[in-house]
Amino acid sequence: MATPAPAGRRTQTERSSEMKRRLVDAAISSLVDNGYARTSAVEVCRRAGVTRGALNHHFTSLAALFVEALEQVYSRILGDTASREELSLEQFVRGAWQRVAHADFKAVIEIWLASRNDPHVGCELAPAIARMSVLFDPCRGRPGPARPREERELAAFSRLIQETLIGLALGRAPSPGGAPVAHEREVVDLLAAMARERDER
Amino acid sequence: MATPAPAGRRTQTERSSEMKRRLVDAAISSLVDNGYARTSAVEVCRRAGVTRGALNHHFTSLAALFVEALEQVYSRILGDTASREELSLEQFVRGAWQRVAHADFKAVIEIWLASRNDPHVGCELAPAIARMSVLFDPCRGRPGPARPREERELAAFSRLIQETLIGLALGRAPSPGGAPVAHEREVVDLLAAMARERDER
DNA sequence: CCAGTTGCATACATGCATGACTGTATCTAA
DNA sequence: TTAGATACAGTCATGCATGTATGCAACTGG
Repeated sequence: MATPAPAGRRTQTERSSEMKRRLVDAAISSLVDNGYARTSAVEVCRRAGVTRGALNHHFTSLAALFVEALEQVYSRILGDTASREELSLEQFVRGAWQRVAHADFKAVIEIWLASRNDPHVGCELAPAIARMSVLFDPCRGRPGPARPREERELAAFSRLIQETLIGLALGRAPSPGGAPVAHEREVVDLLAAMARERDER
Repeated sequence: MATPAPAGRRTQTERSSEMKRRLVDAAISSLVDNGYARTSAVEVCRRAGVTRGALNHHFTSLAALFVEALEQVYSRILGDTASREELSLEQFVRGAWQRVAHADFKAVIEIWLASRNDPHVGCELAPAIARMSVLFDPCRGRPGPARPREERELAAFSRLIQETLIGLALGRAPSPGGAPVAHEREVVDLLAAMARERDER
């Protein structure tokens, strides 16, 4: 804690955190490129340029690494857009689409999908996956409507937005980084138009 | 071809077709119960009550079995609803939701998702997967609108319906056979209401 | 400077899925 | 009835992913 690492010599803490960072980054990129099924421990370590000993030392299992990878992805995605508050439903649609269209969002999708069928993995990852909902929360920084009837209708519409965007995200998952294609724009525009109608009421 | 199989003795064609049927059924049920990743050749054969020799004899690969399984699922799902023509957009929404909520639809989803990340499997299954779109074709038995502007808007709305239903289907995939839950009904009702608005225009 | 801890690489043992092959029972056609 | 084709069972060899154990190198506190 005293010596400031004289050129070539690094603190244990530095070595640890950088290795963890490399492993997390490798996990995310493999999830995005290869999907969950082809993201093995060896593949992650190959991308990180280390051996499985490193991963084994820092994480008790692949699932533990995925948990940190998810948190990292959340902060990356939210970091891009979370600063400005979304006041209207339309802005929420646009914002949520931006988050969903983010390249790294495929990592979330992959883990989510995989966890549904593997109860063991799903159990371990459930809390981290549940935090996915923060990407779809229409009430961030916005007070809810007063009357309960409107609230129910709003909830249904929010659900609809969420399901639609997830559908779009799946369609775009094969090429995560790509620019929005025509039909994606059309659907998002239509959804945004519907949101605007509700905003104006 | 002459002897009518005297009790206990079956023709080769009968043996073949029944074995194939058993394997296809086993594949579908494993896809629905276990998902793609845990649907191995041994698992399918275990469910079918045969050895891998049988599968190996009738299908060149697991992918070939999946192709037949997909066709079977399509006909099962369409068989339930294809008889009556959908004339309105609202009816299409209801019909498509019925198809998507079908328990066996999870088999389609699983294979579709798996094929996105595995180019090898995806290549082999691509034609069979592409036929999934017949479940989402709003124009079955219905002539398209005349004016191009409406047509584009209709296309976008159809896309939106499709993406939304896929999103819902994913959410329901963990328990494929279950009755529709509350939020599913709400979203579908909302979608149907939107469709009705367009129908009345 | 040096014990002791931490970080990481390497090697080994194991389990599971697959492809290919072989053997045997069942059916078909002449 | 019988030769040959078809249907299926069973075995072997292989590849890949994982968990565990061991050993060396880097860092730490005294």
